[in-house]
Amino acid sequence: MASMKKSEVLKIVGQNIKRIRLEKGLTQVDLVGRIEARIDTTNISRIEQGRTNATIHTLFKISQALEVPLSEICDVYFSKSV
Amino acid sequence: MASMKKSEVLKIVGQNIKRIRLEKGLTQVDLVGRIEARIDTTNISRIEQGRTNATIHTLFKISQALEVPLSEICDVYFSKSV
DNA sequence: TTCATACTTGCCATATTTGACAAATCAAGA
DNA sequence: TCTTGATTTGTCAAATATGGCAAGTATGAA
Repeated sequence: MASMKKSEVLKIVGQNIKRIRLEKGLTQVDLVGRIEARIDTTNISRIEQGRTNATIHTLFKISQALEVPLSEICDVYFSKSV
Repeated sequence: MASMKKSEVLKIVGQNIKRIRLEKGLTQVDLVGRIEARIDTTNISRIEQGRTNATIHTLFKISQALEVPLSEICDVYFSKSV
């Protein structure tokens, strides 16, 4: 399989975040409120939509706010490239 | 528990990458050779050392080269903050 | 319609990642 | 020692993530 496009990966990660956030009944504002270091809903929105190629540290902060392992957010379909 | 410091997260992710790469018997040069889109050993080195806060797409490319799920690279110790 | 809440989008400034190359360092052999 | 391969480090330019704020959009309730 051809390697997944960048936009696809970002989209899946964003969907993961949004899904978990909604499962927990949180708004974007709630979420950023749980994060010690500042994060703006602007960024959450862009990340959830897959418009931004977030850094691992940002995703980690989000995972902490959602109280899930970082790896859960990073659960992207995988196939051996070649 | 206080939230994990940024540098710690990056270090753990970097160690994960390095460990998996070595388990597969690959050099950094081998690794970048497996990636379609260019990546330099410069970046691999800095990411493995936790000196760089890599983006999720870069980590995804690395995960593909290592033939492991992205989530395995992102396996960072988790604890409920607060 | 009006209002409130939630989310998205546009823009800006700053910081940092990334790709690239060269040079330096390190380790293991011959 | 010398050489080779592997990794690290420095520097640079270009691209982009981030934080911040304001304005726009969407939805639903009153």
